[in-house]
Amino acid sequence: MAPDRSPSRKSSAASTSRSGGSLRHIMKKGPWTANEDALLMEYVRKNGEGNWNAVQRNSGLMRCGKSCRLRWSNHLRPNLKKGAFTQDEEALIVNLHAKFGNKWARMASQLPGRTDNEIKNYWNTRLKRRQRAGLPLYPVDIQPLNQYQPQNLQPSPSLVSFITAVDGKPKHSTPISIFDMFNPTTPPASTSQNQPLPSFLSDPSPNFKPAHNKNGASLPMPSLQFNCLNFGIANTVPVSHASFAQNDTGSGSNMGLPAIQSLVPETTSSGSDYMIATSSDADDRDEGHDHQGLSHGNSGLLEDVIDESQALTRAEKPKETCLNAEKSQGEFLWDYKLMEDVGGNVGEESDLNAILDEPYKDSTPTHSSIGVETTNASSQKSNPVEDDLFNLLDDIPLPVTMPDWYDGNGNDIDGQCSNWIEGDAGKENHQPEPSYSPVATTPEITDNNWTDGASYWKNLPGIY
DNA sequence: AATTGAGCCAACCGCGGTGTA
DNA sequence: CTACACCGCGGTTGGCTCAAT
Repeated sequence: MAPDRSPSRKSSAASTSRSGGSLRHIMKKGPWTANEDALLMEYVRKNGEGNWNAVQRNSGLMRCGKSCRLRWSNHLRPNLKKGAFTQDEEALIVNLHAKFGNKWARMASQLPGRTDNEIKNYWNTRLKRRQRAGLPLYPVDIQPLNQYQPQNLQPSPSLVSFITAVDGKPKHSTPISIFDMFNPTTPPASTSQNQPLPSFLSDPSPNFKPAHNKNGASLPMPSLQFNCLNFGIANTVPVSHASFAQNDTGSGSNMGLPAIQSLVPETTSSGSDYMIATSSDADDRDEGHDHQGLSHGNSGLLEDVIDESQALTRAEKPKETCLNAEKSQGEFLWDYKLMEDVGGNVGEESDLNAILDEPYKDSTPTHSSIGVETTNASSQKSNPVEDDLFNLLDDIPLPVTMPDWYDGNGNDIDGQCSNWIEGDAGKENHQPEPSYSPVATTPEITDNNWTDGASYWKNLPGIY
């Protein structure tokens, strides 16, 4: 930290709070002085973190709450790790970015002592450097799971698999051309994996609503068959409900993630009226609330759970499920490679767990404030990860009617694990911690074999 | 010695979610 | 139910340092 490197930062040295209200004072901006740091530290020491706007009121600091929070979290809070990233940390950042994209807070939660700002800065400089060098963002052995690389506009393998049936063949006639469905002048085109990315992938307003005719019935929606990598499922979704986080292909600095929106039948009469259930919008923001616990209602949190569930599950069943589909295309998903890279032996649970658990073990309360035990008794079972994760997935409510590919045994027709996440599951998590209750399942789910487990949220591996 | 550009870093801004009166 | 305040995240900006030219 080099405070006071310049007398004033940015354009102004002071401003008023945006929210006005109780903060009508002129707020100082720019670099923090040692005196301000001392004031803030003293305040936090006495009053604890939070209620940042009260800092200004009670401490005499002429800083807005936001500024205080930022200063504290990025520079003053204990257990902060200073200095350059270690090689391990760098590798982890790459892997996490491949998995999460620009979810700095989420990444930071996996890197004890590091802040999202640090990681973001590191990544951005690394990104620039690699782009300038014409290098891919990720090492060749790491394929981003949720994004395409911006160096070119060709779909990344993961994107291809994302929009391609799990058996390597599109299950619908126009799985890519349907991206242009919103341009009525664009006729359906034949599928080509080399086709440039659909325009809406870079559309900053990617949320679409189903078209309706005069009678209110949904117009026919082309379906997007995609290999839902996040959830380890293949599913068929009307393309209008599959949205993608904004991708800034121009700068390449915005490594947007495809975000999955599932469908929740809003009415059952027509079977065609849906509402957007989850999760891209919430995902853009909510992952940061991971730090704060389940009570925040966090679709991103569930996504985290699913992410980790899938990763762990695949660690257990690397030769089954989703992986086959990817390998059938001659592709290895990055997380599979990660398992290989880290453990050297795909399927060795201990190695993967070492990767996945390590951050939890080291997590400071800031990083694990969710309150879920980071070690769970079930982990001592003979096959704990698989059991817990499948049980978790079993317990996810599925108000959606089961798609036709679902064979009723928790597998889709390709044998993939099938867990369709719906919006409310992502929005809930309001159960009081730490006693997370099992999520109610719908009768049709209960009728299936999805609920033969009794694993609850609390049985999950540690969630930061 | 001066200039330039990359790298690094700190901080601000806007936005959206959440809590509460 | 609504408005407001608070909070946190991701994006962005801009200053400083340092090495190369």
